[in-house]
Amino acid sequence: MSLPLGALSMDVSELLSRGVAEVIVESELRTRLQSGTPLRLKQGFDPTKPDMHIGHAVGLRKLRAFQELGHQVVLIVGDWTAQIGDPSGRDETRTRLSAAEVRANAETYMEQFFRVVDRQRTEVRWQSEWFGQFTLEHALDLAGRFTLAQMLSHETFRKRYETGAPLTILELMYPMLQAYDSVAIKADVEFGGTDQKFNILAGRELMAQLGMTPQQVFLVPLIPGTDGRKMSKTFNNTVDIRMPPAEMYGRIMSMSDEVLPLYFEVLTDVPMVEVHEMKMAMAAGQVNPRDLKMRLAREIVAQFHDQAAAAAAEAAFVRQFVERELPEDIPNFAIKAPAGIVEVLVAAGLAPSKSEARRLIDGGGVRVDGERVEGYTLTLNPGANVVVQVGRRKFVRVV
RNA sequence: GGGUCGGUACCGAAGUGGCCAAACGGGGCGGUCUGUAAAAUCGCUGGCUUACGCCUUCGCAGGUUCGAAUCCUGCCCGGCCCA
Repeated sequence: MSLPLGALSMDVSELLSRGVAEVIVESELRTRLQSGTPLRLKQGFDPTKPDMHIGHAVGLRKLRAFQELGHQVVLIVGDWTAQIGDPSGRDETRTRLSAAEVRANAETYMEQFFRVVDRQRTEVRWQSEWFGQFTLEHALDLAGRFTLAQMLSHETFRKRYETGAPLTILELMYPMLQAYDSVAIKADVEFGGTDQKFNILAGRELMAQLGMTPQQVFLVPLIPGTDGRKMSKTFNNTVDIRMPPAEMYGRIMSMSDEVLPLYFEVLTDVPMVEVHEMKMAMAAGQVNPRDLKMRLAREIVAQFHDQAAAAAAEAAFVRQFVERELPEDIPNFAIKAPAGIVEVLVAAGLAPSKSEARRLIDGGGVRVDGERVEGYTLTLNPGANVVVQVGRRKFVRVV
């Protein structure tokens, strides 16, 4: 019994196109996939900032898909490159980390990584296995294989150089080390976000120089955050893999309508035909984007938690934001003596300072049992059992 | 090593002796609206004070002055040019 050829090639097509930014060289990778030999898929990470968001999951889902076709993931812990910090897309030099921090971060990272990727089909390698043995001679040899012009063809480096921002030689070493990793583990394909193109290509370059078959480059798109800008911790527009279900659900609901179809494409298995239908329906105003967003939120929460958690998160969302009722879990805040509303807001963590608390009251953002608070004179008594609310999302029950 | 330019609040960026808690933009937060924690729109955005007001902040440390983010000296950090 043989597989229908049509179905198989469809699979590969989708594998190489859906949620993919660029494959270099696509025809070669296609051939190697069809050869039936298991490929070594390199994915590196620097244990610097271990919090992963769903943007990272786009690539992890791809790794998983390859694994399901029988390929082997090689996860590289960049314990050396972490000391430099990836300069890609960076305007400034990063601060360096201690060995202990690196170890702890690596743990945290892997805990998240293996929520998507199959641990059984993953080989974990630390850079120190090879860089720990490196001598100055090796380092000089490596440095001698790349030119300054090559490095400055990288937009990040060039921009920093041209605008006069600081740029250290150490940072120029980063792509070289990453390239050498590919040599060390004999990578067939290296995965990364589009911001990794330069670094991964450096690996191709180096492998070719050393007479090896150059690795294929598999780039996944960097997805926009909930506000449409680049997803990044600094913009606070991420949906983190470790977020509890309700928060994850809420963050997805808060995203801009325009990014919906893309999220469906890269983060769910909803058939592409359906995704296109959604796009059309939205453009034609035939569907409330909110409903699509709810479906997306359910799909994603279920992926990182489970169906039940997703359903519960949805129910809580509907209750709080659609029906505008109080959320179910309102933390209690006990006071021992009568206290003014301003003090309570600060003590309960609803406002960072008394000045801010007063501003919130002035702006009409503070409610006690649903009644808007006017002025700063309101006093709450112990055992009052009232709900103090700031904005639509922060609640505390004062007891 | 020499010359020169620069370091301002969460970020970017004005301000170059008093009118500066410091323009403007972004972000954040809040209000309104809304079928969404979308969009739109309005407001707020150092701390303490019911309030008058007071206190701390413009790389760091001193100094000049009635008064300094603004002037002077030293130091630290970065860019560029020259070597």
